Amino acid sequence: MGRPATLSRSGIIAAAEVLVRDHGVAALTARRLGNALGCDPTALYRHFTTMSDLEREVGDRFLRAVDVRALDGDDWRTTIRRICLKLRRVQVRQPRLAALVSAAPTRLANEMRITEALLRELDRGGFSGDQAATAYHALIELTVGSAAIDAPLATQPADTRRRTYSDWRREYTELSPAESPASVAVAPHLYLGSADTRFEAALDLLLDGISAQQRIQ
Amino acid sequence: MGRPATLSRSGIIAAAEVLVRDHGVAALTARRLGNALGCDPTALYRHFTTMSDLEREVGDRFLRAVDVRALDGDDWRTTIRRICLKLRRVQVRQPRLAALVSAAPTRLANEMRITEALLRELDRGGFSGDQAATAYHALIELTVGSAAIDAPLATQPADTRRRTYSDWRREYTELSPAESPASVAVAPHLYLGSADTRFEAALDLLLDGISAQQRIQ
DNA sequence: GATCATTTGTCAACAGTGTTGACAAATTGC
DNA sequence: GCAATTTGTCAACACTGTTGACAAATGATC
Repeated sequence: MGRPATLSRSGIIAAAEVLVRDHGVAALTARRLGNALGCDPTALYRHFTTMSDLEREVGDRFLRAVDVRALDGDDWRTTIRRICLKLRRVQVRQPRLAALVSAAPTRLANEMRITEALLRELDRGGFSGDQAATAYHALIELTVGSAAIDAPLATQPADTRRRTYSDWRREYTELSPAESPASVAVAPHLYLGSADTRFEAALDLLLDGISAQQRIQ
Repeated sequence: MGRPATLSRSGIIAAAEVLVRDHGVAALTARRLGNALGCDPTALYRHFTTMSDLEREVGDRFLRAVDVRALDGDDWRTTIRRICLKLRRVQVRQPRLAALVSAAPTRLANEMRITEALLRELDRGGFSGDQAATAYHALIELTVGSAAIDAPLATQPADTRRRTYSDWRREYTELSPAESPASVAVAPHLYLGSADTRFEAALDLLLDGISAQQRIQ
């Protein structure tokens, strides 16, 4: 009963998703979203208690794109690697949204789906419940955490990004060799390639560590 | 020449540090800081071009607390471990500030100091420049990234935190065993202990992976 | 010593944010 | 028909960062 609703939770989330996709997450404000929906901004508060409630839901919505199926012939490590890379790719595209999602697990549908897949693969790898939980936490912290770090720069165009990285590298090169010998020595290797390749390398190191547990028992 | 300055960059930063320490990072606004300094909020813009400039500087200020010296007899791995744990501890205490610092390297004094120490230890461990850079990136992404994730909850009192974790664990336990078998099976091991111990375990796994590189050449 | 440029702080104002509380419209149950 | 309930609208509050005009206070120059 009551006045018939013209708005709905899912409709609002869908509109919010479009807004974020087209104009970035900074555009996700009550007034802009109300405008897009043709309703008063405060009408949103009838369906979400607070704006970050809505953001949480939109954040999970973006995780739909993460395909967690294991491909034929792929072992646990290959599959986990692919899921983490994909998860990162999605998170990195939505800077501040990623920060919001990562602030606390949303424990909404898509996040649960990804968790299940990761734990499934760890089980397939023969890890104990305890080992699997530890490995899962480590993978999530690295993947989501590094996405939160890299997201801001990821919104910039590719050449701006490259220039930024080479600027940083140069800064380390030009440090005083007396005070910062190690930085100066390693500088040519810092911030080479893309943030994605650096994450890939980090993920491989972590997976090496996790694999080693497998044999230890 | 010109009108004599009653404010200074360092004085403003110091006041901002106190403000953040006493009332949390949310209190770091132009008006509140101006109030604390007994000046007009817009006077700050004579010393910082923008508020996030100021935040960047305050963020680096907090990193002073990270002691990077190697203790006698400690090998590279032990020292790196201690630095990362300490870095995390500082970052976690300042939720949103950590997010700001991690958004882009501040490349200010204290951050450079920590970088130098990590690279120094990796050199001591016999890693090549390329290996050291990769390991450094991985360590920073895990440490700073996971701090950004865990920071929001870290501000809550300990028993609230414990309750939150056990709530999450229960949520995974109560999933449908048909749809989410792996989650249900591993649930009793999820979110056990503190976020700090989970990070420690993740760091150890990563360090295992990094150590393995040492022997590969 | 007066004048001038320059620096620095003050003030009012703008455009934006989330959110609340009173009010009106539109439905269902009695 | 009346009451209860839901839902959207509207005005308003308390904030936010930031800008541009203005005034005060200095050192340098004529």
